[in-house]
Order: sequence, then C-alpha cells, then structure tokens
Amino acid sequence: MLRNLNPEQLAAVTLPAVPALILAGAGSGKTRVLTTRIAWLLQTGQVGPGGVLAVTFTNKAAKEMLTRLSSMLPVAVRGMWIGTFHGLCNRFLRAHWKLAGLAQGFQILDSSDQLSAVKRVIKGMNLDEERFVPKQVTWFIAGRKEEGERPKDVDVRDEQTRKLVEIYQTYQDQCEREGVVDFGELMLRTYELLRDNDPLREHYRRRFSHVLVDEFQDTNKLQYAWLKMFAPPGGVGQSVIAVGDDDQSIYAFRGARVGNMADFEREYRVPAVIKLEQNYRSYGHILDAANGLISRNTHRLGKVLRTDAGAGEPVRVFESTSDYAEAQWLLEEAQALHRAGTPRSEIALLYRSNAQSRVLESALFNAGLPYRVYGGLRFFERAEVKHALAYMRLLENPHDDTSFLRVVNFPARGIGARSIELLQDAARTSGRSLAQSVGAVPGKAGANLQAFVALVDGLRAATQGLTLRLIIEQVLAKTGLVDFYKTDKEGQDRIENLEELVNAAESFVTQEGFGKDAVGLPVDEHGPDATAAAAPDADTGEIMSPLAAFLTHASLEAGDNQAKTGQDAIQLMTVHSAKGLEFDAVFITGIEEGLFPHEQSLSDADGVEEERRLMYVAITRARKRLYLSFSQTRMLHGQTRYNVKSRFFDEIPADTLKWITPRQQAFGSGYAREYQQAWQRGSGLGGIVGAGRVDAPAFAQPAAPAFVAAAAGQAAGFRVGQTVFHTKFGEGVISTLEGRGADARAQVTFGRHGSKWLALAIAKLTPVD
DNA sequence: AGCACGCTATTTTTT
DNA sequence: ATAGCGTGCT
Repeated sequence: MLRNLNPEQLAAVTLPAVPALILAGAGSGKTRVLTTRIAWLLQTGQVGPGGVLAVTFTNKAAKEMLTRLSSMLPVAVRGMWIGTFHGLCNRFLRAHWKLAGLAQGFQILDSSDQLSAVKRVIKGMNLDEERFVPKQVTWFIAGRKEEGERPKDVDVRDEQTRKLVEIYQTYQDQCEREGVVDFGELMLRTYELLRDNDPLREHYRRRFSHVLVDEFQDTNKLQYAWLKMFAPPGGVGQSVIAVGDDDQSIYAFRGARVGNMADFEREYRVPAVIKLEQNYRSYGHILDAANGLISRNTHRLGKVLRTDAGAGEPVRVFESTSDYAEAQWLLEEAQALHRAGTPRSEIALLYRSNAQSRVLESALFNAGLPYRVYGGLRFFERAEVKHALAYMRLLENPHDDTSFLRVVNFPARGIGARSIELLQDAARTSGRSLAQSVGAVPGKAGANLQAFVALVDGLRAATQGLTLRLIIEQVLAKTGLVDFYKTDKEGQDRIENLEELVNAAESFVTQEGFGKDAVGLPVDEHGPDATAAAAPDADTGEIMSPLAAFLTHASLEAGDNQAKTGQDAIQLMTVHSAKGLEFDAVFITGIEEGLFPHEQSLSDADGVEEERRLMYVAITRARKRLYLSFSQTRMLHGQTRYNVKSRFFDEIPADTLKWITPRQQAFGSGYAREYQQAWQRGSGLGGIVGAGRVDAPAFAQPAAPAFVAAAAGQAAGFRVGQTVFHTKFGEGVISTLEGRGADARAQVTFGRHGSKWLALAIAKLTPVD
C-alpha cells in the first residue's frame, strides 16, 4: 500500500496524530495520498471506520475517494463519514432533526428552489423587485449564512440592508413553516447545533479521531468554523489534516477564503507543512510555464512543481485576427492531434467565460466534429424533471408551498394567477400552507384548486407502500405530465428525461449503499449515549422512506454536468469547471486583456491574483501539449472588441513558449490594419471601438446553411436522394447538391433535426448503403 | 391562458 | 448577439 509513494507522499500518509497542512500541488497525487492515508490508518488499526471524517466539496471527489478506498481495502466503507460538506450535514441533521429544530423529513431546496422561495417572500412583503432583485437577495441570504450570520447578527448600516435583513427573516420563517432548508442552512444548522449542544459536540469529537478536509483553499468562513466544531485546535486525541493548494484558489467570488489555510497553520499550530511538489501529470515546459506565472503572485505559501518527465513540447502560442479565425485554427490543430493519435476526449478547449464557447461550438458544429460542452443544465435541474420531483415532494410534504406553486397549474388545470394570489393571501393571513387554504378560494377556480389537492392526496394514498419506481410511474401518469409532453411538439426529449428519471430512481434504489452512505441515512448514529441524556434523539436510526431519500439525493446531487456521453468528443468548458481534470492536450483560448484577466477583476490586486491562479489552474490541466491563443478582435455583446494580448504572456517564461503565428496573418490582414488604426486613434485599445467588418462569413446557426470554408475538399461521391450519415444528426437524405470542389454543399433532410445545409468539405457525411 | 414583444444583463459555480 | 424574463395584449 505504501509502495511507490515518494518521500513527501509517504510522510503525509504516515503522519502521526498531529495537526497537519498538506500543500498539494496540481497533479501531485493528492487524492491518492488522502485515500492511502485513510486506508493505512484503518489497516494499522489506528482507527476504526467510525472514527474517520473526510470532507470534500463535490460529490465527484467524494465518490472517487470512496471508490479508491474500497479498491484498497476489503472492508466496507460503510461506517466512515466520507462525503461533501452538505452531504455530511444532511446525514447529521437527519439523525438530529429534532435537536436541530427541523421538521422530520425536511426537504432541501436547491438554488433555483431557493430563488423562487425568495421571490415569493418579496412579493408577499409587497416590495419592489427593482430595488430588491430576487437573485441578489438570494445571494445576500446565502452570503450571510456562509458568514455564519442569522438575521439578528447582520451588521445593519443602511435602510437597504435593514430591509434585506427583514426579507432574510421572513424567508427563514417561511422555510421553517414549509419544512425546507437551503444549502447554507444545512451547514449553518449543523454548526449551530454542535456549537450550542455540549454533549453532542463532545460525542462527535470523541468519535472522530481522524478528520481530513480536501480542497481546503475553497472553504469559507462557516466551513472552517464547522471544522472546528468537529475538531478544535488543540483537541486531544484527534488528528486533523487539511489538504489544499493556495495557488488553485479560484472561488473567492463565492465566499472561499484562501486565508483559511494560513489561519489553520497558525491556529492549529501546525508543526510542519508538507509540500507535495512532485508532479506526475505534465511535461517540464508546461510546469515551467505554470511555475513562472504563479511566482508573480504575492502572499503565497510557496511551492514549485517539478517533474521527472522531461521537457516535452514547448507551449505553443497562436495569435489570430478574429475569434472566428482562432476557432478555425484550433479546430484544425485539434484535428491534427486527433489524426496523430490523441483521442478527442483527451483534447480540451478552455475559456474564461461561457460566452466564448459559442464561436467554438459553431466552428466545431459546422465542421461536423463531435464535441461536448460542460456546464449548463444538469439532469435534476431540467424543468420536466423538477416538475415531477415537485409532485413527489408534495406526496412527502403537502405543505411544501414551493413545490405546490410549481405544479398547481402544470399541466394547466384552469387555475390562474388571480386565484393563486387569492390563495396565497388566505394562506398568509391564516398562517397555513397553500394546500390547507384551498377552501378559501371561491368559485370555479376554488373547485379546481380543491381538485388539485385531491389529486395529490389521492396519489399519496394510492402510492403508499409502493416501490419508488411505481410511485414515480404513477406520478407521471396520473398528474398528466407525460400526456402533456406527448402533445407538445418538443416534448419527446422531455419524455425521455422523465423515463430517465425512473431509471435514476431505479438505480438509486438498487445502488450499493442506498440510503446509507450515499444519502446519509442515520445508520450508526446513536447520538451521544447515556453520558448525554439531554441529547439523544428519540428518532435516531429511523429509516427514511425511499422516496424521501431519493428526493434528498436529487437536491444534493444535481446530476452530471456534462452532456450525454457516447462518442469520442472534444471537451469544451470554462477554466473553472476544468479544475480537477486533466487532458493530453489543452487549448486555452481568448487570453486577452479584459477577458483573461477579466476586466471585472482588474480593479484590485486580489482580483488579478485570482485570475492568475485561474490561468495557473488552466495550464496545469495539460499533460503533454499546451496551446495558448488570443485574438485581436472578438465579438462580444454584439460588438466587435479590439483586444491586446494578456499580460500573462509576459509573465510566463519566454523560453517555454513557441510563437507559431504565421507572420502575414498576424500583421497583414485587414483586421490587423483596422486594429492598428483603432490603436492609433487611441479610441479604446482593449475596449469597444464599434462594429468591425467581418472578414469571414458570418456564422451559420445550426439551422441555416453551413459556412463553406475555402479549404480543399472532396465533394464527389454524393447524389440527390442518397441516404447519408452525419455524426451529429444521424441519418438523412440528400435533397439538394450545390457547387463543386471546396464549395460543394448539400441540403440534407434529417428525421429528427429537419433540413440542414452542410459543407461537404467540412461536414462528415458518410454514405449509407 | 397563451403568445408576442421589448427590455436587460452579460465572469467564474457547488452544494 | 442573444437568452431569459416580465408585461401587456388578444
């Protein structure tokens, strides 16, 4: 188990029970160290499974840890507390819901649920949505909770804040009434209960002798305070290990405090920081570029990555005249890599902001190359899935007004905005839930409301004791959801997603660890024992219904962030979402002043330092090849911007870089001239100058004729009426053929996607026999 | 109740 | 450019 560890890794794995801070560089085998440490502790009998608490940020990281652990150890990982901050809080609060003052079987609001709950509060308080923008209010509330502040704790200095606090309080009351908690509440409740309940806190402190926190640089104030509840500085008989990389701290905007690392070192009196600087991922030039860049940051804990892998290829830099040309270039380069043997899935196109993906997507799309975009809606966030879940939540808890409002008139059943308003008024004055107040609405609408409640009540009765699968199938059929989408012209995909929901439930039920590690059912929580007579919950050990457990799972784990897998596809994502991933070849695009570093980060030095760390993260994703590109012009917000190359190019050691821009392209194009003129006018280098001429044809949207590149291509071999196969659209029939050679294009009618114009030189069309 | 038009915002995101 | 959202109209 300990073989093949380098000296630093070995030291980290076999640390004695002292507080430790492990500075784990990118690609230094961090996860391996964490899991090996736990395995080693267990195997040497220093701790039993029940004594381990390991926290991560993402479900993915938690899962990976569990998977690796169970492959290293024969024993089940059952008793260990390994999970995300929120997952573990959930587990804790399910066991101690009564002490925490929560409803039994409380449900969890995801951020969109939270947003609609906040909207409801603002409307109910008759406040102006212009002055109290729901999104910002939500952000305020989440922000306060992350700082550990209840409404009474907020520092009120102006009228606006006073009102915001009032909204916060009202929102809180509403959540209480409806038996729901948001993500911040999971953390804060857990923290408060441990803080205020001495026996309970002592119980958990005694129980967890080994506490490990992953990605410590991403923790916020509350999470650090939370950690101290489980394992305080100077705690006796406890080992606390924080693992992190200050150079990869890229989430300050959502409350992460890199400073927690330095604070941890000081407050826990960490005797020696262990640095994992041996990198097992990238070639030398790539690491040199990363090291050189990040050395420009101040206040670092200090770390230099090294490798035995050799220098490898230099980092290639490409300057283009337009975002369009940039896309075209990297597409060709990616094709070349692919032809040379790199799988497409090992090629990543990274960008600073999502808006940049469009131009890349269009280019890939028109060229017929398979690609996959990360980000966007996750499975459990899809509207139709949320609708189905809302019905299921109402089965569990009829007083969940958020869910009630979501589906009361979906599918439409003659309940309009006016009657809902009446209903809400009635509920507000009586302090009851919407479902309890339907009697207060007169007339036809009132009858419709009562019918809706009867529908849900009937479903609840009819699904009592059924398997999860049957419950969902009943919900989908009896609520009319499936019927609704059947008549909808775009409904086919949605029906498929609903079927997928049934599958998700099915695999959730059969999955190993259902309701226990995965969901956080209180299995081994007996609370404090006799020593803490005041603390134990009578309900401890109670089994959640599969339905409730599945709903929790759906909120806590929104599902895959990536589009459907299947074929070998080029990966597109923001630099943020690339964190933690690695690829053979990485293209970082749009490295321009104003974009990367982003203009909104330029106002303060901290902002630029975070952008630099972001660039550092991006660079260190690459194993073998790294490409950096920027463009003189870029279409953004409907206007052409004239950009200059990022300052980061001057901060990366020049001898790691190889500029590969063809001379005439960089300096000879019409664009470059225009750009220089703009520069001479002094009218906004790096800013908006005005709409420029586009030297390449405008992008074809997927439905419009495909752009024909001037590249050489083979158009022959197709005829009208022929059936062809396209990687993206599937099978189709050629209805028109136009042009010859490189300009040849075909109109193809696809079953699912309708009629498309495709450039034969670019699109991959294969004849079907 | 549903659609159309017009307004606005537009870094990064997990749970 | 454009997507998402709210208002107002039919």
